[in-house]
Amino acid sequence: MSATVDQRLADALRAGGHRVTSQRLVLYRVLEELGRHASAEEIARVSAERLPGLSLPTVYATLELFEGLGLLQRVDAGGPATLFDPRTDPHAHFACRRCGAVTDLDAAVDAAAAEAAARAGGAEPDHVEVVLRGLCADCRAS
Amino acid sequence: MSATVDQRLADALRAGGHRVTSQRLVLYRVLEELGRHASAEEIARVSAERLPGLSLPTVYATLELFEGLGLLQRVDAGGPATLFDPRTDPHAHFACRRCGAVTDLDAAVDAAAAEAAARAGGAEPDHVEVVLRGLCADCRAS
DNA sequence: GTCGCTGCAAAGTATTTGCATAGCC
DNA sequence: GGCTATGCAAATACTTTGCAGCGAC
Repeated sequence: MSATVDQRLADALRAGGHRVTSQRLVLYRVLEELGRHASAEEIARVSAERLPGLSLPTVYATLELFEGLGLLQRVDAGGPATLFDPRTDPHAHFACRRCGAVTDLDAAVDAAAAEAAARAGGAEPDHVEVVLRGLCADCRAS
Repeated sequence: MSATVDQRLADALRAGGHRVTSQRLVLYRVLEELGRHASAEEIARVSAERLPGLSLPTVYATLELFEGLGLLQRVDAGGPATLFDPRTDPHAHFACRRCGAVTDLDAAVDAAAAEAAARAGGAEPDHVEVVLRGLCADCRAS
């Protein structure tokens, strides 16, 4: 269980020529256990409970590293803070204009035309981010 | 030409019970003339050439107002600054991971499944934002 | 004349950077 | 032991807020 999670991270790090540190192991475990998008500050807070002294700059550096290794996806849902999502399968997000809550949407979005348009322009897209905006159920009720 | 642009804004403002001010007229004209997404700071800089003294807080407040009136769309492409896009027709964006450049993609994206998923959860989406990430043509070359 | 809008100044927050130290390999 | 990663501190950048005066209606 945890051993396999650690192993997966260690393999990914070594494959990229990076070192395996306790900070990275803890951060990766926290991401896996959260199972959902979270802000850097939230991830740092939870992780610091297990590894006191863990600093925010390290969290940012590590999350950026993980993103480069394809272990997580950055989600810019419009709120003040960038979110980091351990789900790497294609899925959309819904962000509430009022309360800012961000939820997963388990639905695929066909962005083939957009990808083709990007490639036609000489670019090489590697990820599609889809964010729907509007009012969430709670905010509609109130 | 400009008269019609001004008229369109005045109508939209009055319809919402808002006042028509020179700041709002200038900002709206600048957005229309730019015809593409721009950061608040860029919009402020161009606008201040025509209306010296225009302040950044006013720019932010006005852009937020315009967004509420449906005159522009906010684009969170992942860069440090939020972008504001006068194009309100559905279109996707491409953001370069390396240089941060954001370009328009004239391609429709079918988000019907995601919208249905959001509605199934009780939410009411009113806008879909699609951002592709990867390397732009220039950054691939270098 | 009223009330909303603007400008100024300042604060708040998210994120990045520089550098010395610690620890993985 | 070399070289990377971390922690600390500070800096930077974007955006928001409070308040007093101006101006649209």
